Amino acid sequence: MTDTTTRRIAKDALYDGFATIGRALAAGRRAEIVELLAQGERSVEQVARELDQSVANTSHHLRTLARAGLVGSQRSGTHVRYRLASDDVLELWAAVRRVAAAQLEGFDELATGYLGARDEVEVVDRDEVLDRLARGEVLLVDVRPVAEYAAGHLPGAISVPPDRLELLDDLPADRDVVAYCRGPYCVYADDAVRRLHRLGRRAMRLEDGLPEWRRANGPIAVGG
Amino acid sequence: MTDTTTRRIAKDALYDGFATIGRALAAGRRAEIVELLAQGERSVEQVARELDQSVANTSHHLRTLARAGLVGSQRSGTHVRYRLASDDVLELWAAVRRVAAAQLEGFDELATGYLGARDEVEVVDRDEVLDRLARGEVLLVDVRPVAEYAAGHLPGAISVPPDRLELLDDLPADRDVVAYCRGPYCVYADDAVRRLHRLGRRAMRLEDGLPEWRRANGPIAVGG
DNA sequence: TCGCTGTTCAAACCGTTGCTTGAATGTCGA
DNA sequence: TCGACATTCAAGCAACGGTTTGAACAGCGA
Repeated sequence: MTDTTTRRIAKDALYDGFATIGRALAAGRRAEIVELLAQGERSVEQVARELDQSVANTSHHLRTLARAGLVGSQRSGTHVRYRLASDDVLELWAAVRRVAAAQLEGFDELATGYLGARDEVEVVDRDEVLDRLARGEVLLVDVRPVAEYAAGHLPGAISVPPDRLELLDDLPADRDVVAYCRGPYCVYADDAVRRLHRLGRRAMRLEDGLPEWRRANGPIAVGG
Repeated sequence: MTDTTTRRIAKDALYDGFATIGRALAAGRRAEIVELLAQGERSVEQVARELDQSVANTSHHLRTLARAGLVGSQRSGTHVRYRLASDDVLELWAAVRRVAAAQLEGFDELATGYLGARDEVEVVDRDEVLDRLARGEVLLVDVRPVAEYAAGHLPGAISVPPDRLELLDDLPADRDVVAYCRGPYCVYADDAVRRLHRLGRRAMRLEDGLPEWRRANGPIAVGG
């Protein structure tokens, strides 16, 4: 065998290695898992419930992700807690989302199908929110399950869990509302903003979710 | 059908969309194509030759990448020139490499298999090279095919194509040598550094390749 | 128009993978 | 030690995807 063919084989093997990272993200259910674990660690059963998948299948997917090095796990008593392996994975996932949003044919239809028409939902970015918060112009609303709120939220944010959106109706009416949730493709904040609009209030969503906020070293408050 | 199931379906569809980006990178040959196109545009035939693949198969892969929005194409006479769709794709690819290098089990063996033992090859980063260049301490060597050198290279770099490494033997001996090529997983620079070592010279490789350098807004010279 | 070249298409083969089902493993509390 | 519960394993099916082969389809130059 010539030297160039052995190099060829080694090169193919190396790039097959890179490809296992791609393959790990090549299934929709696994993509959902990554997005979910970006929120914090979960047990297999928690993941399965949130994805509407069988526990066996979920475990299988988690193993695939673990083999590719994207997630790690840790036994804690009878449960096994899974989490993203590192912040690199978070950035990889953000890069995937960015490319999909910018380049993927038909992506807008998919996003609208899940999130609803988004042109009616005003978006504000990190800096603007910090700015207007400091001036006391806005009310921050965290639209995620209480457990996630407790694990960390934006300072001053009020918890309005997605299954209790009626709490929005009693919010003090003196300020505009900025809602945020898990990330740019999380429905909760959109639902909240639309409900507030129907009440005749001014409301918008934060561009980022909590993981992006944390990743950008935004201030975080913990607890109840 | 209940409202939550329609949402479930729409969510799955959205994440299947994200997954098509992952699927595009889920084959080793396509990963090689992305890395190659990061160097600049190529025709199908050029890509096929560099990958040692049939033209038909290469065309097939390029179509897959195009469907996912990662590459674009443009007819120019009898050729079709393919290129990466945007800088987002470059960053996505960089994120994949980073995760693989940091997290993927067995990656080091794969890398060593292709590139050889790397602990003997000293690495310098962008800032240090700029620094030492400014002080006239180093000789820069561009170890890529002449066409790529002509399309853009680091200012002051001498072209030493990978198939003419013997040119290294006549380099002025008054300075250390820094070699670079296509990227962190490109063999050319390593080959050059090893050859210089055998000549008893001090040599190292630049951490980045030209695409990363350009992406970081490093200075570029054209022609020559 | 014809032939040449670069590119794409279509079909077929075969290995891989996502999901389901049912059983096995492992850990904790009684 | 036993039973309950969370997780993993194994087998099987249907669908998908990478590669090969051979043919079809442009543009271009004569």
